[in-house]
Amino acid sequence: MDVSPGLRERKKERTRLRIHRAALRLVVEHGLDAVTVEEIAAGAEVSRRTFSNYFAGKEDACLYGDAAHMDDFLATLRARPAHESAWTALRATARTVHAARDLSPDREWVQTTRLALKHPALLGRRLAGRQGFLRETTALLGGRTLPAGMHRPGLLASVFLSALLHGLHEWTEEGTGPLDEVVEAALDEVGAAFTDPAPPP
Amino acid sequence: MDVSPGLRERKKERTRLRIHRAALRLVVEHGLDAVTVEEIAAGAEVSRRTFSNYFAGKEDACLYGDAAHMDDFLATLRARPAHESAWTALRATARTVHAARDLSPDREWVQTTRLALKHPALLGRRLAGRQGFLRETTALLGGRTLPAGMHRPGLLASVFLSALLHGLHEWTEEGTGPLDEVVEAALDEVGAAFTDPAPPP
DNA sequence: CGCAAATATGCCTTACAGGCAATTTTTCAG
DNA sequence: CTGAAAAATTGCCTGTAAGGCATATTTGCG
Repeated sequence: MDVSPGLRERKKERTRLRIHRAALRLVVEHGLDAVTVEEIAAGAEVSRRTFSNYFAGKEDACLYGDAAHMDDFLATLRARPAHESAWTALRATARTVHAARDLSPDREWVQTTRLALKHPALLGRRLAGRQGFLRETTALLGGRTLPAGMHRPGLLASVFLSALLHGLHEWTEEGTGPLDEVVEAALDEVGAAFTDPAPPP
Repeated sequence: MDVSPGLRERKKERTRLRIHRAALRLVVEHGLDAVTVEEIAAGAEVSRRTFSNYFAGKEDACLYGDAAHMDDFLATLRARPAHESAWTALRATARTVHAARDLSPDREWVQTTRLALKHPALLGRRLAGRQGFLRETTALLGGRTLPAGMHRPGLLASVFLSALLHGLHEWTEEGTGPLDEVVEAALDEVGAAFTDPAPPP
């Protein structure tokens, strides 16, 4: 018997994922407003009431994958060598997570993003969720060196995140080339101003 | 009789404001979840149904002031001289709007921010609303020169906005010194990296 | 096996968004 | 000034949602 995450926990997680997938599938197909919570519950083969035990609403159910994505990011960032500067660590983390994700069936991230850009309700939840992520990230930046002239780790995290999201959105809307490249380009464009040694004179 | 914005429109606007104020007052006092739409409507002396004619929910009612704030910003930005660089124009607009607002009874902006940081539902709506703002801002940046190495006006707008919000949040949470100064400091900290490519005179 | 804890489900109440139609208010032309 | 058109307010109503509470079911463990 697995005791690592607890056998019970694993079943819970599987259920959560089933609900999430059902939600995503139905909403992608019919639109957010044309799908009821009952339908999602049915699609996941749980009762309406059980749905509410797992998620506060269909929006949260749809965006669960995004939360996992952010957790990945935080775990990876936590593992970066302590001597790296703040920006370098963030940058490297993004690269690592993207590389790992783009191979796996993570077309989902794009799906979710497209949905979020289409449905304000989703976008809102998504962005609200990133606030907590921002806090965590800021905390993990403690002790790392900041770019010249920077004193606020939270500000750096904030700028980093907004660049990341800009890349994601730009690609989702215009679909030019591979996703990675657009995101990386956006990060580099901002990063040029934040490289560690000193910004170009 | 005023015909400037139309007499009818002005009454509508007054009603909208009354609802907004009632919502804000009640939510600040009792918390978002402890206030029903009916109570807000009663507080504004309109019917429950009329509330729905003006706002899609209590969150929107609370955040109406924020929308006005963003409109102010856009109007001011639109009026900046065309020869200014993108960052300079943004920076100047922020200064102007803050100066104009801080004298007026705009304690409300802070109230709203505090509320938003307390209630995820509010934060979400607020952030979703800023997405449209971002688009407009990006459009207004067209034709202006960007910092060296920058090609994406939308990226610049995004970074600018995130710095602005970071300042606002930092101040709201830690309350160190005057609001203006914290926001300006955050903007300057990022701006140092984005000063115009123009050679010094 | 058999009990205790965690989980799933059903029922129920409150709340909310928005369609529709009737009613009142505002505007404007004659 | 007056009456009709336009717009706004309101009430009624329906479908949907969130979550408390109690019960049944499943799971973990001695």
